[in-house]
Amino acid sequence: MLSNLCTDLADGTLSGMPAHRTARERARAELTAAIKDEARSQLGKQGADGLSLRAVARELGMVSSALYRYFPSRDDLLTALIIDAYNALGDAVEKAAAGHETPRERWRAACHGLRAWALANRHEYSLLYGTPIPGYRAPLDTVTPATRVPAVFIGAVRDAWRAGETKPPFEGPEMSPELREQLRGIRDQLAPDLPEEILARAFIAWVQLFGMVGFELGGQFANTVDPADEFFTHTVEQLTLFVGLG
Amino acid sequence: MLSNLCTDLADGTLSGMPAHRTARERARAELTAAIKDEARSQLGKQGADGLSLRAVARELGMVSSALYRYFPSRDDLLTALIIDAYNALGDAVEKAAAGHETPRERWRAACHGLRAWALANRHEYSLLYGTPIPGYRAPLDTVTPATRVPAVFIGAVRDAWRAGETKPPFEGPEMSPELREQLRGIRDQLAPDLPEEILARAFIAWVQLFGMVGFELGGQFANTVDPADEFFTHTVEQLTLFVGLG
DNA sequence: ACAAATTCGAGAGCACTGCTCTTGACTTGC
DNA sequence: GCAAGTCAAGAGCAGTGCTCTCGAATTTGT
Repeated sequence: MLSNLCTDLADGTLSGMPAHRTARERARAELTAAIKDEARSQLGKQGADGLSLRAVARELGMVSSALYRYFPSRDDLLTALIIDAYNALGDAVEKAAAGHETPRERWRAACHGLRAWALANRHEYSLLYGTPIPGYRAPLDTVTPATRVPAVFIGAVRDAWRAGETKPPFEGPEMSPELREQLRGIRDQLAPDLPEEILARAFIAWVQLFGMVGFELGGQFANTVDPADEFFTHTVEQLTLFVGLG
Repeated sequence: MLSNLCTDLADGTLSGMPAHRTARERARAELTAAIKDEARSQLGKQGADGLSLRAVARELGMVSSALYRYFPSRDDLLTALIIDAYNALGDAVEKAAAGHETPRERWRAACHGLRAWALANRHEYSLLYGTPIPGYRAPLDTVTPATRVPAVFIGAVRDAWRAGETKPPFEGPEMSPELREQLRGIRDQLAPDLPEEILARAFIAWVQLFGMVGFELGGQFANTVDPADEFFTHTVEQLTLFVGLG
């Protein structure tokens, strides 16, 4: 029933208050966390649009209208869950990548870490990368935590490039000037010295990764390469080569 | 209001009845098509779970309960729409591929045709390849039309292989025996002479394609390679090389 | 310490959803 | 022409997100 020690900061003002000063604030923080926990639990069972405010309130023994004092709308609850999910996935991928010496190993580990987290938390993953919920518009608060995951992948490629270990196995097609321009815009922020060719390959690998996980979660591999463990591993190896980390 | 001349066969018995014999059957077929049209229209505006039987009935000037005489449940309506969408996408991809001489050109055209259809019918596309609707289980009627699209892609690769034009640009990693076994199962049905290595590459390209389209539809390219036309074209060229069609 | 201001839970209620059942009118086949 | 089958309509059930009001509890200002 009660857990989740690190989600207090998602509510109230963003000033770093020392602790819960009054009993009211303490109760509010606990209830906010309890609501999110219960919502996360329901999310894991039925998916995003199975999430019912009334059911959450019912399970918590309160009346549905009382819940609106903590989350102004269903979308706000979803936003809180999305931010938590981005951070949880970011933790998982960072943790999977950490401890590996070479960029290549970190890249590999990040791929497998992403898939493992997605399979273990499929509904939360769908919340992040699945079909967008109609009418829901992600607020800006989500973009920062959303950046953590790509940062791990692009970081591995960047480190490999700086170490002079990045050699794509074949020369790709020419890139249009427009595409080069787009890629330069990204590159200047994340890895200023990376060539556009490598960045484009990393981007393709990045998309491939999410295509794989999405297909597996959506059951599109049924009757083909399901279970997909072997195929996923093979694909990761191909991508590692393709990017030039092999 | 009224259109869609080729959807009559989705309702009633599957025997090929010569025409609409009685006035009743004629009216029923027309109303069934009108319901699907209106539902498709609502689907295009609000997405899958924005589809409301009551709203469809309201728009058609009938009462909601009357609609259940044509579709026993909301899921049955969705199933009909899914089958139509699979066929529409199959038509689009087949039409895009047709008329091109070489397998390579057909492959390319199929990729661009798929994306074009997805962008023009994004909610229908999400219905097919997006996050699965919770509680909805696709019946077996959907698997046959779902096969048409992959058939075009695998067919292009198969033809290229038979013509001796398939040369992957680099040697990939070893495949596990389990993966080989899975791939053999698919290969024997679709392209009995295709090597596992090529089939695996085609599968990867296939997944990549849906990853690309899914990312673009989900807005995941925002602030990076959006608009994604150039990046998509470049990715298709890379995939064409990767599979060995270059 | 007491009053004012704020916050909170509970309840009623609105408009909406998918779906079921019954009723009465209509069309079909014999 | 009449029984059988088919249909649209309506009422109703259980559920949803959300709004509003009303006392009670708590925090805050003096």
